[in-house]
Amino acid sequence: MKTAGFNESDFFLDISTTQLDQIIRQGKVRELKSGAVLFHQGDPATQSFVVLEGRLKLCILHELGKEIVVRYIGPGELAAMVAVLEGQNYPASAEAVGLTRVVGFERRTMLKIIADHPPVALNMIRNALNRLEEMQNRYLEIYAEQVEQRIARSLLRIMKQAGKRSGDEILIDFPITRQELADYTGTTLYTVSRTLSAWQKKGWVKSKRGRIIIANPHALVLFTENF
Amino acid sequence: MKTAGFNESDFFLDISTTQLDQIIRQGKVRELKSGAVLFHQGDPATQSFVVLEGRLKLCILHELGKEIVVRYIGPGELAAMVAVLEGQNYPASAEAVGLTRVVGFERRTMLKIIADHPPVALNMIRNALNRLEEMQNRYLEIYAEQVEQRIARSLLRIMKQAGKRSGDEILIDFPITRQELADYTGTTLYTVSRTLSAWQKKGWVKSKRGRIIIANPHALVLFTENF
DNA sequence: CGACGCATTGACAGGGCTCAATTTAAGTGG
DNA sequence: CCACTTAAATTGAGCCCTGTCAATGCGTCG
Repeated sequence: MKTAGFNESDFFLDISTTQLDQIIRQGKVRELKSGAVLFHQGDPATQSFVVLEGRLKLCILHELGKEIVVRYIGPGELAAMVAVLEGQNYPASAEAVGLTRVVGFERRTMLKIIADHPPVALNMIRNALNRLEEMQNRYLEIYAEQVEQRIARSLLRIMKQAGKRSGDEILIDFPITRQELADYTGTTLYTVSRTLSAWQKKGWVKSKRGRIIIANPHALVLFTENF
Repeated sequence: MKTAGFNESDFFLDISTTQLDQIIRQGKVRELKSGAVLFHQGDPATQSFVVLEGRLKLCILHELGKEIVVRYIGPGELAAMVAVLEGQNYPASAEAVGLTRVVGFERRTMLKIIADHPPVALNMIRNALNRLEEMQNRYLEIYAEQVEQRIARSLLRIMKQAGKRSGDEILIDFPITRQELADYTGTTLYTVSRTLSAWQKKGWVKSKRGRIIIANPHALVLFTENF
């Protein structure tokens, strides 16, 4: 495992490779099959997790039915920061998207890591603040913008987190259904379907079942800014 | 200034009164008139602030017009945590609601405070996570619930942050207009007005210009859960 | 008292959710 | 390899919530 490729919300930012090995050795590595649930919303938060490979989907539920996807957590990112605090519950559920490897750390291990590695606490604050800012923006968007604009933004956001270039096109490299994109955007699968169909006709996206390719990212960006 | 009355998102949690004095002396106290803007969204974040008296309103703007109220910051709470991180901008604007006194801390002062007082870093993480969770829930609500339900929730949330009992009734003890409540809820001032009128007829609330009294909190709670 | 900002109320239209019916694609097992 | 099953996606029709716009009323302050 390398530090290369991690992004600004990385748990291991400013941590050397050897320190990193030390840290990981303090936790317990687990492998999850696609769809496996790592923890449930509302359960007492005992462990934090860092994703090594694959991807976690964080969701929260509303009484009866509706759910939203809060975020996808990729390699190097931390899930369930709450576990460092005593007596809290997980505010969201985490489910593996595709085969996923994670390291789990107990609360006291996390506290020890924070104490041993000063940058880690700052990383956690930075990370929490980034997510807070992102949620605030999504909140503003869901209020101020039309659905189609928000779907475009969602696609771009997911693309940034999990996009894979191939030529001019960008493939979202994990299976994502209309329903999930709807849950992430705050709309219904019907509207997402209609919208993607329209964009497909314009040549902006291509989609097979469960796979989405963004054929013209530029057009999408323009669409979010403009009109 | 006393520690009493502060809540769980308090910056000074687990800090003794004498330590607290030491900390405050490291910052610069400022007094703001009602409506004064402490910092603007997008400006480079140089200082964090703790509210001593009064209240700050945190807003973010969408291109042209629409704005949302992210949160009200009361005594003992921290605003602009981002300032501890290098090279970030304020993600929101802060405006004083009523006469407000704050202490401002430069980045390096904040870093020193964190280093000198270990609980502070954890408090900041706790605080950021609480706000993140709150935003996530608001995001879910704006998607899943009808406006009236959300208005009820907003009132209850604001009541929790700034409510003042008098008998069975609860007064929100700072001036809040229909427009602001709408910005906080993610709706329009018209809908808020209509809704409050209806509730006034039912005896759930009383409202004078700029003041809101919740006459029957219980009914509102039932309304948010049930319906 | 005049003027300005806040609040109320009505009429109207439209975005997008809901529901129902099909079509398409992907597995599965014989 | 094909029939069968099941999940995902598409598409159409209708309607309701709530945002928009306009007109009016009311409180407060200079």
